Amino acid sequence: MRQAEYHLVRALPLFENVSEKYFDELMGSALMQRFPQGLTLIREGELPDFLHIVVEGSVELFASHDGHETVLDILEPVTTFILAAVIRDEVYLKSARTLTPAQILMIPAPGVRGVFDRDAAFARALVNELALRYRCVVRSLKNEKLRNSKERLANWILQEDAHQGNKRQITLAIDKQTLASRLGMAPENLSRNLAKLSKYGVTKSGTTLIIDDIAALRQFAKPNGLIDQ
Amino acid sequence: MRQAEYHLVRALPLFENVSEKYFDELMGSALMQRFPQGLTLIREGELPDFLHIVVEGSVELFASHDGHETVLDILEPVTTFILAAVIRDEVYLKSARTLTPAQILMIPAPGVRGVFDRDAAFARALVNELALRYRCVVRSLKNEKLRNSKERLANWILQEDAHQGNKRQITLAIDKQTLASRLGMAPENLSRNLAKLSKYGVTKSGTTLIIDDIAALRQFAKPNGLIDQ
DNA sequence: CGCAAAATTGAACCCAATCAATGTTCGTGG
DNA sequence: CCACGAACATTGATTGGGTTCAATTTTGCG
Repeated sequence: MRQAEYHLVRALPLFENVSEKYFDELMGSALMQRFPQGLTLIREGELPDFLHIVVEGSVELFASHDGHETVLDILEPVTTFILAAVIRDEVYLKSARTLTPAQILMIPAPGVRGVFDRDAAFARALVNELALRYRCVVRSLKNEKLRNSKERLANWILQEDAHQGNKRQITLAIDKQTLASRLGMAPENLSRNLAKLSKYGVTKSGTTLIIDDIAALRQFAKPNGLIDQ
Repeated sequence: MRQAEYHLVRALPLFENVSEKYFDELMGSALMQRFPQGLTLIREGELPDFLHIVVEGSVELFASHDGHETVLDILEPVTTFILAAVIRDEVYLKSARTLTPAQILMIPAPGVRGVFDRDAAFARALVNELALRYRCVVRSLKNEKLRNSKERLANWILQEDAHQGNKRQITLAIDKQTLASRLGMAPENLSRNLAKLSKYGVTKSGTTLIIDDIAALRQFAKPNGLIDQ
């Protein structure tokens, strides 16, 4: 692992207060790897070998059942995933694949459990991390169950605009298929919903979205601090 | 708190390895309280005062937005809830109300965070508990997104039968409205779905359900270890 | 027995998925 | 630089699952 990446990982809340000794123990057996887009990293039902951390790119968590597949979460750097499975040494409940070319740090699962047993600071950091991840799932569950697809899109636009600096002009970094799955709708529905949002001053020109009347959009979207973040 | 309850709580995985000193510190300021059915215990958006533990009865976690309400989870003894909010000292993302008369142990939140900071055994137990709760949410999210309401009912029947001792005869302990919300459907839909399941050998007589052809029901339900318990 | 609450049944409607067809964009090779 | 093809995006039509509203039936309890 290069110096820059080492410091990036060291600065994560998860490792911030871990002693040098244990951190080096974890990193000593860790692998930093690059993966191409669309590669399945883990499969539900398998036992965890590594704790994964998205360092670059984005990763999609999904699950399948009876011929159907659903996206459960999309992760951006820097985020751990399948932490719960690693801690409990139980099978993955979700699969993961790269949405873009990605760089992933992989820490062997037995090492994580070992340091967790010996280093109290790491145990505390894990609690915080798990609590955070838990709350993220709850938020997306609420988003999914309490809003229809048009509302989810409207709120995503508001959030993305804030994220891109309130320029009222959003550049779509990902293709629409991916955006559709992130928002929990079919690509066809994303098109339709975007068209419908023109009623609230959202226009599209190529790969950018323009918000003409943010007040109207807000009024329709009804953003909620207990769902969005 | 009575002796019996003290031992019940002491035996929880969450407290198993906590030192006597810290356990007594937690319990010293804890309250064991009985609540009537239908009482709202906590409201989303408020800051956590207590860590709650369902000791008896059942509790429903739900959330509201824009005039709509959705059930996110139903808890049976013995389960902690809103642990993540307590740990992070952030507002509740869910509300909770009793579904039956219930007995709840309430441990002041600052105490939980205090012992968490000082007792490594408690920190480790918290990690396990959070990981477990996290996995439960993931399971119910998958159940919700990958199955339709008829399939959810069929699987619930299978699980409930196993839970009641494979007698192929299920006694409905809760009223159908509550069951409907637990299964994520309107009461009307529960009726309709039950009627449709007669095709697979499920008949109802008053407050009990009879499974005539469990093979057929299983074939329809497609139980899945990565969704169901 | 009679009432109120719960459960069932029916009808209309809404949201979203699917299938199908058309239009657009973009990269490649001629 | 243009032409072509493939992937992506849009639009239309259809279907199905599920909610809602309304009416009726059943249940349970005083």
